[in-house]
Amino acid sequence: MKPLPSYNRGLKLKSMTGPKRTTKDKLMDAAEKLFAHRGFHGASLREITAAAGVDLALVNYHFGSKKQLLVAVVERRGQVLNEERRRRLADARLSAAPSAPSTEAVVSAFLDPILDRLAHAGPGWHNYFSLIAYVNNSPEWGRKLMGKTFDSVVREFIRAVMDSLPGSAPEDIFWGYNFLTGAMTLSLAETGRLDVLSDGLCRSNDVAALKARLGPYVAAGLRGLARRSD
Amino acid sequence: MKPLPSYNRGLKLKSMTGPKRTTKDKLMDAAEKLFAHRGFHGASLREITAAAGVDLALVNYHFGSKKQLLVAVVERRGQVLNEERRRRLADARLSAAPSAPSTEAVVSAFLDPILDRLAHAGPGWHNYFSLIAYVNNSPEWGRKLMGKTFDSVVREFIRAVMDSLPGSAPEDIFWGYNFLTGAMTLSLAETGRLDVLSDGLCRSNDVAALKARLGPYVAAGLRGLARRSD
DNA sequence: ATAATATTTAAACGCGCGTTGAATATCAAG
DNA sequence: CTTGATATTCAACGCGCGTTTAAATATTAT
Repeated sequence: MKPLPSYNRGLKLKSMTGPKRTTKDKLMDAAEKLFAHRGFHGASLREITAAAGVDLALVNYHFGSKKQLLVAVVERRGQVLNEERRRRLADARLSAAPSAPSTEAVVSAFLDPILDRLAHAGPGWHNYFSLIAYVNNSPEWGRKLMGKTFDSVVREFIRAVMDSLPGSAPEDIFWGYNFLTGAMTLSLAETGRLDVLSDGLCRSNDVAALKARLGPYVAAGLRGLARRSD
Repeated sequence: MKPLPSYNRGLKLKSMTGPKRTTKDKLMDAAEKLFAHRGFHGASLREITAAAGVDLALVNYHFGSKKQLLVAVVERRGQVLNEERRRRLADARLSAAPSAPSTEAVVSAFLDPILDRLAHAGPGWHNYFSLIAYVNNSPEWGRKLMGKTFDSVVREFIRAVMDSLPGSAPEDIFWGYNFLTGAMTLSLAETGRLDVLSDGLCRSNDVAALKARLGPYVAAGLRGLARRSD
């Protein structure tokens, strides 16, 4: 039996040879978690450095400021996500060639890099996605931070969705993408509200249940929007 | 021509006779705006009371604490929303009797009280919906605050969606509701990201464009989920 | 008009915030 | 071993935070 991809709990971002976590990584890990749970202003550098087990002053030494720490945290795993999303989109294009990949295939290429890590990777990725949920919905950070890290790949995906729904109005697809990220990020936030609402029938952190439903939902929604326009 | 409902920019919550804004209302209005834009921890009582034009100490006098101010702000317009949502759902049931209202009709009864206010009401409601977007996606507040104010009406709507899609699995509808609120709240946050992504073709604050698409999208998504299960 | 109550003011409380700079430690290269 | 660069420690800075207190004022009821 072939082992599942581990998604490397230690991150392996820049060709790590040993399991030595640097101070920068420790800080980013702790910040990831605390920013995600309490927001940028709600998490103090004293909490973050204490959780990381390093000195308070090291944030400003390594990152320059609290704000730049947030930026670094968002970009660190964002680049990993971007690479895999590009790769999966290319794969989907190869599989479907010479025609364009289906809406479902494009949506999967976009969502699966997240959902698979939610399911199999360590708590670092979990916290990261929670943080993305916070940032994406924040008027203070949403446009600038998400844009800087994700826009170029997102534009590729939006174009691929358009290609998968010939005749659809571009406005409909843009709005559809917005709804897609909204549905996704609320699920990533794992607020526990779903658990209460369903009296325990559903659980916010049930990744398998999420994965089985989010793709079909947003694909059906996009098709519904496209149908409306032609 | 019949005048559109004004949604009473002044709020009319407790049978206001004159246009006198009380200190409590001034504080809630200012807090609504600042909590929405910068989050709970990012907005200080000094900013809020300055924006309201009242003394710093009045927050603790009238509300007891900063946290209880947030609770009061969420509940104030939440109760207005709940009442209208209940009314519209009852109307939809009357119109469709003796059968159950369609998924689209149920979704409209849920969304229109928000979308119509976004379109026609003053900036207070605008700020409120931004705040709801923040609260709903926050692990810190999402479950407790949203639950307290909205759960009972939300349960009614989820049941109505189930009735509109006979044979569907309850889990699918609960998840579908979660996706629905995610799509909705990201749109309410108005981060401006859509504007950038679409190079100005779409605008986050174009309520007409949102209203034309959100309902069809989530209804199609829900139908897609329900189809999956039977 | 007066007493009782409700609201507003002004000042201060202790505390934790993000950031800084100087002293110290670590460690690879000459 | 010495040197220089990089990394970490420690103590402190000024500032703004949420909250409290007591006195002053406005409002209401008798």
